[in-house]
Amino acid sequence: MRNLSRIFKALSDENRIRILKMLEIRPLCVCEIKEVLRLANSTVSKHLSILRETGLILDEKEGKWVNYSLNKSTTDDYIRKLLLLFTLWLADDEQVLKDAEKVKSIDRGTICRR
Amino acid sequence: MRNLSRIFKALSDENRIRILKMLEIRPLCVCEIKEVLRLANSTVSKHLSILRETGLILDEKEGKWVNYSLNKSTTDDYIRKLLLLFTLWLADDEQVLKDAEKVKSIDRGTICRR
DNA sequence: TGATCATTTCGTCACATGACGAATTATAGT
DNA sequence: ACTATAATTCGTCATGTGACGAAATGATCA
Repeated sequence: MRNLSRIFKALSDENRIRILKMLEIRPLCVCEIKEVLRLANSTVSKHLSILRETGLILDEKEGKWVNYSLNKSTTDDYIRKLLLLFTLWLADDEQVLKDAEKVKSIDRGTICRR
Repeated sequence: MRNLSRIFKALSDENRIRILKMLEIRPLCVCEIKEVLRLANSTVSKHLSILRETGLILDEKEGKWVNYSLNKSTTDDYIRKLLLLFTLWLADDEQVLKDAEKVKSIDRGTICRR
């Protein structure tokens, strides 16, 4: 139960929901997400660590970047079902659509050196 | 999105999860729930109002009691799917099983006059 | 009309959460 | 080795949350 409530708590923040919807498109690094959400670096990093500790996403180092991706292959039944529902939900949400546009137009190489 | 995050926030508290699992057995009033959770009256009432405002449960007056029940007939797709998942989840959770035992042994008439 | 009981509302408190900037760590490239 | 960049960690702050008891509300019953 503790586990399940932690998952719901992770999902209860709008910025974290936006992150998960963005990761449905493709893996992203902190500075790409920061660019879309318009939050401080440290804030985005914190959100990602919460999602990672909950088991919803995975992180993988790639040079100086860290790629975050949805943990679709998890063995946790709660998480697998919820990630599945998530792909069906919010598909026509205005904010989610805007975020998706941005994600598709972003180039990591140019965005991150500022 | 705001709506969905509110639902997840409602589900992110262990006491509220326990309440929902108890309501799967049968409708309950505040003092019955209080007896199982061992929380103050006002705290239980607050939890129930959060679940009600989110649309997860219904309240119906019956004399001096208020019966709370799962809102299974909701038109909200998020809530219907999540309530369905809930019935499948936590079925063998230790705490949930204990709570279920208590709920079944409780008689409103005797419990509530203390 | 009182008295009693179930519930809600209010005020308060300790603690959690989400935000930020600054400092730190780690990698890449010169 | 030095610099630049990506990310994390740390300290701080304002606000939100969950708990309680006391007071208010509403219904039943003597």
